[in-house]
Amino acid sequence: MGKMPNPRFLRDEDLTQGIEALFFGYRGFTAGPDLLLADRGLGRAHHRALHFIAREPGLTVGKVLDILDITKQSLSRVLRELMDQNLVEQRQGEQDRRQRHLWLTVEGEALIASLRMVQDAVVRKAFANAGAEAVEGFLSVLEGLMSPEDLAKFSTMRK
Amino acid sequence: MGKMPNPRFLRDEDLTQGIEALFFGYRGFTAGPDLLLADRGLGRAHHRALHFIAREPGLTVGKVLDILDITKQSLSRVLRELMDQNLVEQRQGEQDRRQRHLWLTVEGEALIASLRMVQDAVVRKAFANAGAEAVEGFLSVLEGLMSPEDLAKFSTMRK
DNA sequence: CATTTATGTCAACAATACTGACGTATTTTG
DNA sequence: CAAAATACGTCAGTATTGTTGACATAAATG
Repeated sequence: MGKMPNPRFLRDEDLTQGIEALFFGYRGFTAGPDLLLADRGLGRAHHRALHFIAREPGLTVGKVLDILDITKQSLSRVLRELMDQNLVEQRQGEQDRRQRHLWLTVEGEALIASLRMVQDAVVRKAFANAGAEAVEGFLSVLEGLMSPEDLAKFSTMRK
Repeated sequence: MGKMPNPRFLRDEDLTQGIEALFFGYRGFTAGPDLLLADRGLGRAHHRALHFIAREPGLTVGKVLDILDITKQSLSRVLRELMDQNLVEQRQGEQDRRQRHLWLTVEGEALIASLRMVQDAVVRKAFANAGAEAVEGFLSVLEGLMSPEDLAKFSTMRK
């Protein structure tokens, strides 16, 4: 606490360290869920779709496309596989019947819950060890890394 | 400065926020280099190999395999492409002549320099806006996310 | 001399993305 | 109301990055 300001900030080594920390850290962050998903023949793309549908049930296909920023052909495959496995279901929009709203099934809820359990354990441990103030720093640096579009998505998502 | 400790730390929303921050942040972190690499028909895998060879010239193939944690078949393809493009060269080990030591060519140095320029700009901006203390937090959370093996690699890399 | 180590390569396969083209239902607009 | 735009789906082809398994070679080691 009360650390002195770094006399030489933003040196090349600092940036290198940040770059490598992200590489190794991101790998640790995805390793657990990847194992669980592999059991069901699913991958990280399915995880991402499940995550955002779980987070905002009733999301339309178009909104998921906007968040994930992939092509509709890619998402289509992912959603079809999730629906084939009875993890996600579609409902036609009531106001706009062209839209497909996405919901998790009971099975889908169960899968995302177990994925969250694994991932949360890693994140919670990292957060707890680093402390609340470090977490603030972690978030503010990541926000600075985001594109303006993604920052807007990230921000509006937490209302 | 002097922020009060968060009254409710490690709530589900905090973890969700951390998970999404990593997703969007990592995307912003890789977007710039990806564009540059695509011009030469290269991808993120090539970037990672170039990065670690640049960082520790003369690295053996085995060490790169250990760092990247991919199969030798995957790395082999990546290295062959880098050598075909005259970005990397191999030299037989002097002590142990089975080993291949990897070095960047002048062209390879030039490419990694321009990749670094793009990526550093993003990271530097994020670091500068967030401040030195936030960067400390960022790093300590990421360290907590790493597997013990990766944390060891990360730590020994900065001597 | 037998074994292990460091590396390379061939072949087959899988996950995740891409582009381009086309089709359909529905809604909006001039 | 007819034309255009929107939301979504699908077919076909391709690229990147990873995987496993099998086999080969040269060099170091016990």
